[in-house]
Amino acid sequence: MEGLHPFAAEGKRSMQRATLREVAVMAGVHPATASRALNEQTEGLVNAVTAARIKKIAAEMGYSPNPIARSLKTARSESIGLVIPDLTNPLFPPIVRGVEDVLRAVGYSAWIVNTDNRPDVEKAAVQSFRRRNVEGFVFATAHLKHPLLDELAAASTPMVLVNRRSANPDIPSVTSDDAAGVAMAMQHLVELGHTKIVHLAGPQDLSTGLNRRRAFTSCLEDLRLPAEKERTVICEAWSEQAGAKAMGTLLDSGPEFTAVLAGNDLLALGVYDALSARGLRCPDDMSVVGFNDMPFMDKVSPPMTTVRIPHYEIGAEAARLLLEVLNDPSRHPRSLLLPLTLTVRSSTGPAPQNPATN
Amino acid sequence: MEGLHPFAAEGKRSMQRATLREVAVMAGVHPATASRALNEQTEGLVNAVTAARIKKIAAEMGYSPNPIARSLKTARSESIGLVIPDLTNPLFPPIVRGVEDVLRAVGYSAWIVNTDNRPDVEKAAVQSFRRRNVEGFVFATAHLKHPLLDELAAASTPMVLVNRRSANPDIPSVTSDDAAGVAMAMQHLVELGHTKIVHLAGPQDLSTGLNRRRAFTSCLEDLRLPAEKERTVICEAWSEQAGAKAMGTLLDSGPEFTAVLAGNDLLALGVYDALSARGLRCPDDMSVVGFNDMPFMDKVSPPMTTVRIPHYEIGAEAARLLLEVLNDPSRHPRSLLLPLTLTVRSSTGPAPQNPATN
DNA sequence: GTGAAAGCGCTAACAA
DNA sequence: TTGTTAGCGCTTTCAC
Repeated sequence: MEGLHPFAAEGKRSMQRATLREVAVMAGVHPATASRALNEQTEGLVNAVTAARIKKIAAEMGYSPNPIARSLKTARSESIGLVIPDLTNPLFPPIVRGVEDVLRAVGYSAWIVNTDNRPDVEKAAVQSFRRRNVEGFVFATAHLKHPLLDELAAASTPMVLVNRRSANPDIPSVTSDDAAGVAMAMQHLVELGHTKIVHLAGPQDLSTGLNRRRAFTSCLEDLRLPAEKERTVICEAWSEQAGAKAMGTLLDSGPEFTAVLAGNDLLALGVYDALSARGLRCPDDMSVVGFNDMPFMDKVSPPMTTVRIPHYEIGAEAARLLLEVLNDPSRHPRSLLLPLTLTVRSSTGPAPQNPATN
Repeated sequence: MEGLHPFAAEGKRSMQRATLREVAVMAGVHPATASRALNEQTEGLVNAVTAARIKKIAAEMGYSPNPIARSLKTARSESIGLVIPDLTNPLFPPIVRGVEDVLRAVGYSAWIVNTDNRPDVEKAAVQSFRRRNVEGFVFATAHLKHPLLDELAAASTPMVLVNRRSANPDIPSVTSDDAAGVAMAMQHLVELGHTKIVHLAGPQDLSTGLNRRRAFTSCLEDLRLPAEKERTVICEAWSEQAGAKAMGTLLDSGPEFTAVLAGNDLLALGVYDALSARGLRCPDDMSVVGFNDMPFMDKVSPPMTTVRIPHYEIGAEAARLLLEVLNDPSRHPRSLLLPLTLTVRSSTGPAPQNPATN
């Protein structure tokens, strides 16, 4: 704390921002009256002519209310906390933009924090946000079991989850329809003649990992495809390395298969690595489908067939939902399941007659 | 504002956070004494035994100071503003993490804003940050001429630019050594036998676009390569589309050439597009070098040879520089030029004997 | 319709 | 070494 003198040059009176009291003095009214005139909600309480005069003077003086002082008094902030696990994952920045755009339109802003997937960082960030009177939260970090979120929910903290859901049904969320996405991908593979399909599942403590795996299993049944247990491998993380490792396991000791449905694009990239490490070609020897359609998935080699989720819209809808709750706390929060589409590129092709796997 | 009741359930006394006054009462001292005991800088002013007692009680009560109240009083915030042009550009998230990590270690935090490259959004964000008493800024949005930055610099606002510099020499920055990077790339191409090289330059109102273009021109001279003016095309934006368009122009009406140095990776991706649109192969017909080594550039087809800049370190160093200035405002701010490396992948190869260009 | 007064929670000058 | 006092800038009862 010592020795910090930010904006020292602004100590000069000339640079100082006008204060409410100064506006009031100029207008010849009491600060309270000026406050009322300058606030939409209370403007009606003050004589229209006086209000107009006050507003004119305030504008001339370049007055704008001090948000710190206001926040101290009102315990509000016109801000929400946006908690992201990893900003370097290209999935999240478009979500952030969706949130920001919607909030900005109503004068709110988002305070973003990157937790690096660390619960301790998340907890500290949430604490810090609360001390700063954020009015609600958007979490992209949800685990199915997530004590911190349960705690906040129990305290009726306004919040919305994005991308991932919690097992706690009281917490509203905006996610894509994972089951539908898996079904589309499977349908596509079956139409290409694939019957021997495997799934690289993501971590099962996340709704995305769990739901996609369950949907895969259901699809196998619905489509009457071979469905032994070994058709699914659960990856340790949503990472390329984990995907490569899991794919290696399947190639070594899994069943015969001609297509892979990866739990997300990063895992699918790992599949690419495992394939080229063994001299297998995609899609000739093996078809691969990803999930998310992250930026640049059209540029990788081969361009990846993947389930496209509406990143930006997820963020935007989450912000809208949150604003609804803030405007009417009695409102029962809804969860939204957004539709997704299959983007077909060249990582999927006709099933080979002679599978490269044993 | 109306109707917002955040954390309504926390109105309950039991959930309320302890206040300084409450701690003071429990400890049987005046709030001012408690304040002194609880602040590192002033702890020495208070009797060691009393101080210990106060701290113990504060801990038991779970006391933590209200940052809003503190900020209102002190006009500080332990926060800085971090201004990013576009978070969906993979170049920036690692920089953000560098900044955050360094700040977090000293108890500071960064308030991130995405300007979408819009000066109005940037201006509003800066205003908003200042009203919230940020102690300084990190800007990733700098233009060579940038009135807003000049204004802040004139007011001695602590700030550091990242990735891009300003023409204003008073503003410290942390950037990579663009000229050195260009030289490395050119050296590499020449070693592969290329002599006919062109440059896709970025916007010339940005230091990155300008410096890389100038370095390219110097390299042509130094290496005694053909150096007509048409060897450089200036792109309208750092985007794939702009790169494709510029490359099209060169292929249609430019000089004979066998290699392209792109101003950044996005432009280089546009070059890929233009090449495949004309049935040209990379690197057989044309070598391509990018700049930045954004995430996934090892995954595109062909994997891209590109100049790697130390994204994370740029952010981290910027935060360190800013903290230095905050701790000692009299300190003359330095600018840092970080070294970079060439990452050779398969988008560059031996110069073809018969150039595909006219 | 307007003013007076109080106070959000904290820190800093001054006194004792 | 500690307490007193004042105030950061704003909003919000309560009077009038």
